[in-house]
Amino acid sequence: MIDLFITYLRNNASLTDGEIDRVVSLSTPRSLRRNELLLQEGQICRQKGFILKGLLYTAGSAAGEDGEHILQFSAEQNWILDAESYDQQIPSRFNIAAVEKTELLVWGRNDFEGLREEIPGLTKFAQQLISRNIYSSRQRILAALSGTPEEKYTSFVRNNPGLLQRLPLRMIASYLGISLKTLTRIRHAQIQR
Amino acid sequence: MIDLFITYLRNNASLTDGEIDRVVSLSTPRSLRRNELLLQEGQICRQKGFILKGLLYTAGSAAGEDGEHILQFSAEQNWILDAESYDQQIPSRFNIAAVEKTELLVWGRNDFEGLREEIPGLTKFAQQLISRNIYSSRQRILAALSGTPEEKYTSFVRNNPGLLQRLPLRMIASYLGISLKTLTRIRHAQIQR
DNA sequence: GGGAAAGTTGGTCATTTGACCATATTTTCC
DNA sequence: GGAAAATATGGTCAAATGACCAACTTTCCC
Repeated sequence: MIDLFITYLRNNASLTDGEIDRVVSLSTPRSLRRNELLLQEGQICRQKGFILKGLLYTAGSAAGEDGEHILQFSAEQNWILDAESYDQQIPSRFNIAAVEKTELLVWGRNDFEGLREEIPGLTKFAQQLISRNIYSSRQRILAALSGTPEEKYTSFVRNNPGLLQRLPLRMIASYLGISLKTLTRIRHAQIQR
Repeated sequence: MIDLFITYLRNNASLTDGEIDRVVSLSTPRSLRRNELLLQEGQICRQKGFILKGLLYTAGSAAGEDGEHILQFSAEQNWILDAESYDQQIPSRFNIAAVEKTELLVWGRNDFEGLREEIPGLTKFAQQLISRNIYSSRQRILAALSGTPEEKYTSFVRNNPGLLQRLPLRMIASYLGISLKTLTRIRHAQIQR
């Protein structure tokens, strides 16, 4: 299973095999059951994770709001953490939990930051990830602002192939910012065609 | 005017006066007229800016959409750039333009990256800014997903005191993802009370 | 100063959305 | 296996929203 991570690093980062070994050597496997929390609102994020298999979601609520919305889904071959809480070691405002049984590698913050000092290529790689992260956040904002619920849904399905089957519809509705009822209606209408 | 920047650095970054001088020495003043573009979609972002006075907005359109939406407003005492385009030197997907007459300091990318290598405290400071940026993006996503148009508007006014007077309503509507008509209605209803 | 453009408000109407409630179906877990 | 919970669909209705069009006001710029 850990090979998935090694392959990922080989393909995406510019690290030597020795450096990769070093990164792997400080990781700890962890597994989450369905609905199990990786990080709870109010806790401080003390570790960085990489998803080997499975699916997580990050959820939070707007200031003064009651309901939670899903901000992000993170599937295998992705890193997972609350950047704000991790970087500044302040309580997180978000929950991160497993949609389905999930296998992770995790690194304690000290270990990982040590690795970054030790391996410049890792810092550079992390930088790229942040840049992509910022970009996808912006796309997400645009998607939330633009279009009808139906357009949002079809665009979600198009951009996240395979995810539809793994998610309860209520989570998709939450992610899109529409009611479950509306989502049902949309799907019903699309089947007709 | 440049003192605004020096004061800002003194209060927010951990730099010596000498380092601050160094940063200032590589900056160039620039001024934008109302509606003038700082960065156009398709161009590569080659500089980093700091707003001394004025107000800018960043706008873009979702993939395959026709209309533009405003992603962000940036007022004085803030940095401005398209991080994705700047970091990777790829064409920007966004427009950045002035809402009103704006005074900036700008740094060419090479100059600024040179400063970052020269001054570790600057890199650390930049890192903090990114972390905050990620956080505010998430807040923005939540705000876009949660609540009625009226809640979005009142929360916008609350969180951005003073901005209301400086922005055309159609920009606020675009930022909130609602129609201008709806925004007018909300305002009308609130005056009644 | 004055003409043109930009910005704002208003009216009407068809459509969509969400709220609430009930019911059917699937999944979970003991 | 079977009860209980979670998930999905359906019906109805009132309310909110956006589209379209027109009028009015303010601002800009020559």
